[in-house]
Amino acid sequence: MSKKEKTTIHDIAQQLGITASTVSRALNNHPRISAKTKELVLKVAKEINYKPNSIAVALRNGKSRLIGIIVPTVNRDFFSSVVRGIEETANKLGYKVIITQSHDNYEREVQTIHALLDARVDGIVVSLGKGTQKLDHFKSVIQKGIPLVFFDRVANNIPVCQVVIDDYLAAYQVTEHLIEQGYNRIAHFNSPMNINIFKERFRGYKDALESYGMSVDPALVVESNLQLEDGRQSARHLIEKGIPFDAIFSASDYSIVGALQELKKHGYNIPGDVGLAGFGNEPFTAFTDPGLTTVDQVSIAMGQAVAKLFFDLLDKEGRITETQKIVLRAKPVFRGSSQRLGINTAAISSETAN
Amino acid sequence: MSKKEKTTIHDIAQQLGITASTVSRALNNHPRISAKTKELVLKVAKEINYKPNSIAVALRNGKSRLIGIIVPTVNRDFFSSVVRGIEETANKLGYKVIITQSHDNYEREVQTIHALLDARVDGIVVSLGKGTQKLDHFKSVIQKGIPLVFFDRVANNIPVCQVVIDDYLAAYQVTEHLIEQGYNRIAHFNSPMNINIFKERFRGYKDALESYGMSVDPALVVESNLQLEDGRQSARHLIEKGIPFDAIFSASDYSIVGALQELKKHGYNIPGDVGLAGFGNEPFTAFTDPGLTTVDQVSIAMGQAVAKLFFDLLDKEGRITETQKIVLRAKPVFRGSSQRLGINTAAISSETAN
DNA sequence: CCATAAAATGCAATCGATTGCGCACAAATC
DNA sequence: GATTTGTGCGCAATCGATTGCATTTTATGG
Repeated sequence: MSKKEKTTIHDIAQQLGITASTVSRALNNHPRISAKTKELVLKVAKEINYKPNSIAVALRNGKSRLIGIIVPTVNRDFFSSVVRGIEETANKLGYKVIITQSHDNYEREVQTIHALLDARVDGIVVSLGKGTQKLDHFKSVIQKGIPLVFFDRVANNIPVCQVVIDDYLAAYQVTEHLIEQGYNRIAHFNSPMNINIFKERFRGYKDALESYGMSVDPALVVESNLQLEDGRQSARHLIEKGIPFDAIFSASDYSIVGALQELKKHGYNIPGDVGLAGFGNEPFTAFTDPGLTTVDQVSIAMGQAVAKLFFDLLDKEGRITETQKIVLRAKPVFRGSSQRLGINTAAISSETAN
Repeated sequence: MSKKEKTTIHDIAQQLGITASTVSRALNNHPRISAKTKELVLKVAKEINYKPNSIAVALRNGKSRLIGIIVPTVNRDFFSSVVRGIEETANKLGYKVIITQSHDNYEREVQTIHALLDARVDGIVVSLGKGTQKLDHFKSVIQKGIPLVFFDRVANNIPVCQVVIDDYLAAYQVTEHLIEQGYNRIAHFNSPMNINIFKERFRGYKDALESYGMSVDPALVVESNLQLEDGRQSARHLIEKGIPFDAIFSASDYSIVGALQELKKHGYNIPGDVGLAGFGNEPFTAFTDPGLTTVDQVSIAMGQAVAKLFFDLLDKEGRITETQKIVLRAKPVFRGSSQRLGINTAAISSETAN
């Protein structure tokens, strides 16, 4: 089968008895082509269903209109939502989005960068893998003058544009909210990873406490990988060690839901005995009982911001002299797990269905 | 700066005083090139950090090593998981994955198909949008001999390879499970949409009932768009109309969680008074209270199956004479919402964290 | 009616890699 | 020593579109 009915500008040219050059110019609305010819070309093009070969255009122009995205994994609500935002914007501008996953693996991240470079993408958008310390692979991207944007998990020791949320502020607000609800032994679940977002969330927690005359009790700061099971364990740890606490602010929704399960199992009343707050506004946080207070990372807006910043860079064609940093305001979402006073009622629901 | 340090085979050729043809052949391990020359070429290639320009290769060979995916939306766990599976397999084989979203919009789906065709992808993977009835846009893909694979939301009136789960069997099993738990007024939430998956799920429900000597009571079949709010409304509908029911099997997790919330609000005991089961194994179903019985759509396996099938097709180079249909076994996940007898304990937990 | 500017189009190179064909030289065969 | 077979590599076309630089055609003016 496969009727190679590839129609090219030469087909159009032949049918009109003109040259491919003229056809090309006509299609690109070149001023030096007569209106009559343009009309004819357009007409024939439509007739034979001509579609420009983007590969040929890419080769000739040195621009593929492809943009590469690297995320740790695509099947995580936050990342896929950002990807969604980027894709929608890119799509409008005639760009295609190639997605790849690093799986939080440094080697794979490096490989992927090169694979994208080989594919001649016009630019790259990245959220760093957890294991990434060295950044040489990005330096080579920058040297080549290829637009590069980091989001969420970024590195600061490299001059690159980035989009993040205000993790500090959000953490501060949530902690403050817990304090206002009368909790005063607020534990914090965090990651030992040397990643900006976790450091900022801790800082927000710390500053909020101090603003209210409290201070961080090291015994209340529990480090783990912040997965679901880690949350269970961390909660158990606090209980078993007999460390008094009446609230937990976790840097991740996964570990806070683990804690919720564990605490309920031990007969704690949420939010009566213990208030809980997570981070991320993962869809499931709306459906636990009680609903989990958390922070919405405005993922789709982030995707749009990333795309906007990215295309701004693209316009500058490598003449990048400054590195922009866009900080989006994250939205605290207060749900039942932290509200024992009945104040501050705000609701956010998540949708979409099968 | 953008130092146009594009190294090409010509650079290698020049440095060795040979031709680009020879370099090309050497790099491709052509038998007619001497071992010595190959060595030299490889050496110089490494030295000047030569990377083949995949755009040029694509133009010359007529193969882009790009594969296009169209899903309704990428930020849905099921779809992003399938994408994940596809990307991983594609990546191993040196293919890149372009993702696009139809947003369940027919026009957009058509546009996207053309956009992908314009981008010269080597093949396309699709899960149909809800609004799609006409399939002409796919026929043109098939005519061009471009590999096409449908997954999950498929159409049967077109000869195309597809990967689906056994919706019928899974629905049958879940319904049977509810019956075994002693429920005998089992409602069904479904979609009026003319989509294969919903028809199959209904059929499984119906046949299970009949196998146990019951029959479908039209009053218990509630149609809606199956979103969260629809689930609430449907539950309210049953309650307010005074239609007796003691279980609900929903074709979507979103509407069953809505029903769960509504029922709890009305004081029903789950699973004591009413048993609940959904479909999809969305991450949140593990975290509701009680956990929701549902069906795991084995999304990552589906992605891998899609990729495998896809690359099989690719090998056949358009000489596609048969259309394969791969049916994966979905996995019922029995959780608290449907287990009042304490039997049949199976657990599945979901992971990943920020 | 011719010169000349202006408008419209053609020629040919280019982007980077691949490949059929052919040429030169070496080894093998008779 | 002449012919055949083979080896190693170069030439040039090709993929499809773009573009600087002619060249042709048309319009304008004298």
